[in-house]
Amino acid sequence: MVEISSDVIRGYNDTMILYILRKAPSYGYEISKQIKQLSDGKYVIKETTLYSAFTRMEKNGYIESFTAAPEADGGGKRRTYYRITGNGQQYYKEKCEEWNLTKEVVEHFITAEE
Amino acid sequence: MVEISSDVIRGYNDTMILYILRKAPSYGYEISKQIKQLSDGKYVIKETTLYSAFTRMEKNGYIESFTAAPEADGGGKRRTYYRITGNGQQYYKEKCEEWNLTKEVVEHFITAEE
DNA sequence: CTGTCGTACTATGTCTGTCGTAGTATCTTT
DNA sequence: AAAGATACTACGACAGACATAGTACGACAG
Repeated sequence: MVEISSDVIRGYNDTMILYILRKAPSYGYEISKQIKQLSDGKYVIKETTLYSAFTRMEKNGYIESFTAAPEADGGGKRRTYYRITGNGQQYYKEKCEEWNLTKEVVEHFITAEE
Repeated sequence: MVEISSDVIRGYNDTMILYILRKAPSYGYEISKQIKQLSDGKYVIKETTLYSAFTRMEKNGYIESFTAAPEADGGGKRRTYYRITGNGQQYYKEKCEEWNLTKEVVEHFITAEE
């Protein structure tokens, strides 16, 4: 069975996370579930990969964190939410362009299965 | 200007090299020129990346090396040529399948530029 | 015959994203 | 009360890509 290797997806985990944060702020567990769902179960991000992406992207100014309770009522444990910044929006767009270019290049070296 | 980052292409340098070797045995400098040409000048593989890929792939049994003179007449400096093995062919095919899957997944997270 | 350019490598060490492993702690359900 | 889902943090290891540097041969110009 074909699996997605980390070497390939490397550099696009951030993009996937930002894609989700563009719609609304979210937090770790929720994002990982959405990635799995959006990829039709074909890709599941590792926990450590996800959380280290948060740290890195916050340091780079692509996302911002804040803590909030699960519901608006303040009940339950507070979670760390992330929202995308203006720089993050810009970065996301650049990664999309880069993806399109990369795809074009790589496909010159891919042979359709016979 | 959009550039291909190493994190994206990572894991597909090997595939590009194998694509070229599937046609005929070749050597470092020639392969790097072909990669540049086939990608319409959009991607230029770094020398160290190329040669370390050779070492790795030979160790993994995907390619075999032999030395030969530039022309059949034996004149000039001998070069290290590489040819793809059966395992290499297999590996190449798997990487093509993996690419197709990866592409499908990533594109769920890419927004068309407006 | 000397210097420069293109060719053809090798060596070494660094960087970065990913991931394995492990541990903590709260909340929900049984 | 125990189990399972949720929500993280810490630490270390790994591998591919790359920067830098150096070697060496051949061709060709001046």
